[in-house]
Amino acid sequence: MPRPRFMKLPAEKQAAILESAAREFAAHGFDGASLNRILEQAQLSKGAAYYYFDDKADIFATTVLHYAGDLIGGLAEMTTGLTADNFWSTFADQYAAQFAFFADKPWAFGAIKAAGRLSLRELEENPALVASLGEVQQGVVTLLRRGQELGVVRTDLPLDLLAAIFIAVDDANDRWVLAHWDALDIDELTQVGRRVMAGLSRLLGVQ
Amino acid sequence: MPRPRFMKLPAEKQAAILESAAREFAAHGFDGASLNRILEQAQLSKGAAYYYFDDKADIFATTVLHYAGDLIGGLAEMTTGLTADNFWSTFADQYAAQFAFFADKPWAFGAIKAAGRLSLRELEENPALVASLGEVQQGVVTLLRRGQELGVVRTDLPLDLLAAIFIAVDDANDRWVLAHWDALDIDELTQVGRRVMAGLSRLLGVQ
DNA sequence: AGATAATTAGACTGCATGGTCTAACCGTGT
DNA sequence: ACACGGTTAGACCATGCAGTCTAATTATCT
Repeated sequence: MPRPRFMKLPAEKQAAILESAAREFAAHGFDGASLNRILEQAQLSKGAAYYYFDDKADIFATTVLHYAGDLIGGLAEMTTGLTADNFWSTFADQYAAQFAFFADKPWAFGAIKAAGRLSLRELEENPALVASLGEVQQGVVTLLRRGQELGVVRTDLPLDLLAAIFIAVDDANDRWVLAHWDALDIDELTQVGRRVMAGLSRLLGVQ
Repeated sequence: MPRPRFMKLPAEKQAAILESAAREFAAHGFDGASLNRILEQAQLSKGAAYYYFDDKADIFATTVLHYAGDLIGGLAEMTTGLTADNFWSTFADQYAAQFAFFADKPWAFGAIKAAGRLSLRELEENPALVASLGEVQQGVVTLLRRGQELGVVRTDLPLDLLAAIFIAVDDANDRWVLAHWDALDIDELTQVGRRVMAGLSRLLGVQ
């Protein structure tokens, strides 16, 4: 959690800091990211940075939570209205909505992904990150369990394995999308995303 | 490529160096791996290390190629006898064989995976890695292309994305199986692996 | 205006990194 | 005995890192 002072900064200053941080974390992950590069890019002195944040992990958590806020809200809202009929299509819709939401700031997307890619060692060394970011992976498990209750997600494989596979495919797709972000337009990317989601439903679904 | 001198070292010394390197690269990736830790673990002085290798990238490439050797051989051999009928079943068989091969040295497996996880920036900064590790990353692609020629792999998604998805699911499954190695017997694990492979064929195969 | 608190800049610390370099070591051939 | 090439150890270098500290600056209040 950043110091309350940070929240009282002018909005554009906050945005500049968080954007610089997101770009750096998206490009290099948490460990590989350079605090100095972030500060240089944001035109923020080191003294000021440590006046607003506890440490590097605090900057990371603040950045990720800032951009992930709307995403998490969408997932929670989605879970309530699920039925056996609309389960996979709602899934695909939500996925497409993500693309649209992050179309103009892929680096924000990359920063969120960097949080999911944190190694166990990094999490152990920074318990604050667990507290702030730990909810994401649990969300997929509850979602798939709901699918099992509705009878549309297979039950002949362990739930945690299904979740791991889902996250892995999602991650692979996202990486591919980010790598081709500039070369393809949003419609093509959305279509690819829908096809992958449809394929994923054949892997994770019953029959 | 390591200096020819390295190949003339006693086999157990070579093995010690490569195992230390593989453990470090598996745990931290290429960028995050510490050369000093590898040398400490392998009881190798820095002078000796740079007498045998050009640089860190050389150690990495040598390590990965060493352990990937049999894997690549198996893949290449497998590709020749493929038909439309036996494509996916051969796949599942090969998977089981691979897993048995690496069951006792997961860190070797992790090192190979680290090569597949190299970022574009890392590859740009170390052209030697591209030359050395290209075939490792290309193996799955050629396999899937063969499947497309046989008409059993879908062609409505880009080949590199299909390869990325395959590797991701394979990776997730490997992690899960390794994590439950002690709790479950070999038959259950094999059955899980076959079910995942079957699901994967529904994702990657023509509908 | 003057005192006090909030804020900033950036030099500095301690440490780790990949890579270089030199001096010594050792086995072998003469 | 000596020299020479292959081999080794580890001190050393420049660089970058996260994080600390102090002195100066700016805003706020009386």
